[in-house]
Amino acid sequence: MNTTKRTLKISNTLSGKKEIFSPLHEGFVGMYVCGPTVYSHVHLGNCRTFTSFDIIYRYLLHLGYRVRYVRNITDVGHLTDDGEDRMARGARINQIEPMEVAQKYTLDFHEMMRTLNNLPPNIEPRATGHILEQIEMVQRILERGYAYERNGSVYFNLRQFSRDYPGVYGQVSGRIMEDLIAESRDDLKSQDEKDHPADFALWMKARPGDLMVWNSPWSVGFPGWHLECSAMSTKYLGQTFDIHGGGVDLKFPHHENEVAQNHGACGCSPARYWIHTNMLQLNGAKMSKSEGNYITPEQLFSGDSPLLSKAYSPMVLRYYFLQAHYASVLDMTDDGLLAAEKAYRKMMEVNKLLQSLPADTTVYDGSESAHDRAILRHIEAAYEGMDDDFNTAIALAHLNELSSYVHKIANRQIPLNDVSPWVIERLKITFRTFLFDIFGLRDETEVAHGNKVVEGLMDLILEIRAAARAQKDWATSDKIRDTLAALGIAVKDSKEGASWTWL
RNA sequence: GGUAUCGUGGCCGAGUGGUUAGGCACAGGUCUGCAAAACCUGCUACAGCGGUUCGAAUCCGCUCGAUACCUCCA
Repeated sequence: MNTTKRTLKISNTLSGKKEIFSPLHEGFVGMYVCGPTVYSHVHLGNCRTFTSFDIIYRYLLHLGYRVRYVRNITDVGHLTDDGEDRMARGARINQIEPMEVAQKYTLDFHEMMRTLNNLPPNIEPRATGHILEQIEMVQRILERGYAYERNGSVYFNLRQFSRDYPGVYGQVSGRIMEDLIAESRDDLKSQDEKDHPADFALWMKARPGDLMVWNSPWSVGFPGWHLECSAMSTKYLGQTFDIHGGGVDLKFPHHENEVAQNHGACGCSPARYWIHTNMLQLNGAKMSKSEGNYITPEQLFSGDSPLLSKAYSPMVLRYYFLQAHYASVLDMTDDGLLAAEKAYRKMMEVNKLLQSLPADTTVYDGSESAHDRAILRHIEAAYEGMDDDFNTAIALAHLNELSSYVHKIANRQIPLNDVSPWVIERLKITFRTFLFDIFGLRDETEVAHGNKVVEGLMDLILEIRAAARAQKDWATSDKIRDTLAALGIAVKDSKEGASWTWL
């Protein structure tokens, strides 16, 4: 379905306003999202960020745009508070090569993205694979006079840049340049080399013992963290492209510095729309390993945590994310997950019910009914929700409203001839499109069965139970039900017979 | 300490100058041998204190609280 006629609005961090989205080239979108630093297992917060951008990517695709989605892998240059490279630190602790660390956690990250049903980006460049591009960018920034060399390291000259491009530095994070200049911390690293504390490293000279080093015109060393995104976005999307995304915590200094580097190198702004996703909290507070307020995605999926009453599936997590707007802080609680699980399962069930409705009917009398109009209004409202800065919460609310119609049609509370066949068809397409294409959900209620032997046994058991019930042998019937419940299987009785699900 | 964002019913969360968000929970009902499930109906909030306005939960101010950032955590 091509619906590029729709008007999409995006909250642009650059302007602080919601703007009508208009791509640089009609029909095409270039989108860059800051990817993970692959030095440890994926954090639940990362899961939210990349799922948010996955939904943005999916909706752009749905609108008919040809999207080039670039998401990098940071495998060098991202230092810890102690100034050690994160890869090198992992390598030292585990006594392996830094690139083994990067490989291990890149695979781990990809696995998690698949688990969450996030589509892969079109290009996934690595920082270590683009050292040449980064060196060239440093050279361009030097040539244009916005960087200086000190003892083999190269630093960005913020004051010079701010004089030539007033108002650029600070636009993403909403910071005032004067404040930044005035701000100074006494525990800054290697600031003695820098002309000004706010200047940041483009290239860092290696110290003895550094493992990840490359040759450069200035020294044997490694690129600064911010540089990779500037170099790779330029390489794959051009000097100016449409959308740049990342978590809000990256606004400063990472994104701010990125903009400065691009400006410094080419004199132009890199992205036209900046999208920032918000944080995920746990029980009302920041997730913190040291405070014990922390769960990993694996713990969430296994239920192995004192903070959880049970295991939650990846799609329940995804549904949980969908219930909130990407730019809001989202609080995760066990009660909330429980609610999301029930809501998700009902949504999948109602979709199955909807898809099984008769495709056509001859009793339709040809007019547009009040029900038709109500249904169409909710469908349109769901789209309007997505058009309004990818508001999945709104879209979901209208799908829930539509669920009620599906049930009423299915149980004949609304006569079938009160709803036009084409409206039913439209409803079916809307559910499939939203749930699976746009929201990127998978129907886990199906694959929950899976095992053929278990399915065969269950069919047999339910058959025996049905026979007992036919003879009003409630003792046998209840014994089967209770025993299965103890084994984690719920039996559901309905007019059509009994069915079962894992608890 | 500085800067920014936010504070919505039992819980999670949209939204916003005047009109039902939605989900979960809860209550009642239908169904059922009982129960569960499913469905139907109900439930009406916007941190506190001032101010602007015909009208504010929505705008402004203050207070309290939360979160993020402040040289490299999505």
